[in-house]
Amino acid sequence: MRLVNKTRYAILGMLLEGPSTGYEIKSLMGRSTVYFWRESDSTIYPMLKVLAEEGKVLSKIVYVGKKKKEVFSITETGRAEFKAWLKSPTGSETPRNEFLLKLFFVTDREEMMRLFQERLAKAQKTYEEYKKIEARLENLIDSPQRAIRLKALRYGIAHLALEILWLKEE
Amino acid sequence: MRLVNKTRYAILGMLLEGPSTGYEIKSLMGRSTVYFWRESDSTIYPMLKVLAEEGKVLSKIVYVGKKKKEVFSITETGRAEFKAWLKSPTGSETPRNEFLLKLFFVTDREEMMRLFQERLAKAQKTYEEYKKIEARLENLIDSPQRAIRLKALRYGIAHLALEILWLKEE
DNA sequence: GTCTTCATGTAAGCCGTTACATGATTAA
DNA sequence: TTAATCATGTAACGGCTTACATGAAGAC
Repeated sequence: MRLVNKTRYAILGMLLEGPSTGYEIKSLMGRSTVYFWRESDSTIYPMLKVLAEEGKVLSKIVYVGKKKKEVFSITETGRAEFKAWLKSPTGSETPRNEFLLKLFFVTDREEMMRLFQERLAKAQKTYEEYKKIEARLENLIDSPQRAIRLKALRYGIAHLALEILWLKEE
Repeated sequence: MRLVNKTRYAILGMLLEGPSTGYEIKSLMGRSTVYFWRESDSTIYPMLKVLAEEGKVLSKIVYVGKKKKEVFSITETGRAEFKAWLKSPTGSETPRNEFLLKLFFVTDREEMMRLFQERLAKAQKTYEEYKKIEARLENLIDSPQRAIRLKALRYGIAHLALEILWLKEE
């Protein structure tokens, strides 16, 4: 089976709620999906071009003062493609966890403890960040979206809490 | 920072316990690290060649009857490189979780439930597999390696149990 | 006899990252 | 006036997957 580029769906998804520039999509991802979906700097713009050629998005040049912006909006074709992806079976990602790989090869206790410490520090940091996002989300007005995202977030928080416990219990 | 190929460490790690052919390494990974580290079919052999050129492994042709095998063993240089990797800070993998990306964009409850069902089926299957591996591991004689692997496995099992609960509670 | 497993690769091509580039506007 | 943010990309390179290939040995 051909490997498909999923960047397109992330972008189309971001455009569902309204038109946006490449830059806005990029920064929106940086504020929302970073923890489970990250795009490199250079992927968004070329993909928007491709999507425009395919008729999945419409491009419109807008001037804000002298500043030029290219605003993209999703088309019906784009919406259809997005929905098809949502409905399609979710491919399992290739498992690649360097931490576990290291752990697998470790033989002495000291090295193991060092690995745990390193991992623990990261997990705790992420945990703090998640809790902050949770607080922000809780302050928004209620909506189906908010409920779903809050639920997903708490799932992430529960996972992290479990991991922290596991790492500490030695 | 340059992206490094970690396939080499997985291979060197597999050679720590003794010489092996490319095929054996491949099938060993299929039986042990699959759940957190998977290599595609075609990566092992070329990497073994590279490692041999670098002096990290030694190659030896062995005949079993008429059948030719190339058996590789790790050298001191190889061992040193492996240890350096173990000690080096673990890079965080790029987060790409298609399930969560879909969930993020979902607005209606029905679609959400469908996503959950799909995920649940997979999680339960993996859970069963982990439990089988756990049973096998428990029957081995005790060793530091066994203890570490059992611990790592149970961490995976706990994560899965949590996920299953989360998916069921709707 | 045929299927599975052992055993070892090559080639094409997408995917994705890092580094490199450029220039305007606005806040401090 | 200087730094951060807005805004948009190109180029090079390496990573990784899929598909394609081949052939022997042993099991059933």
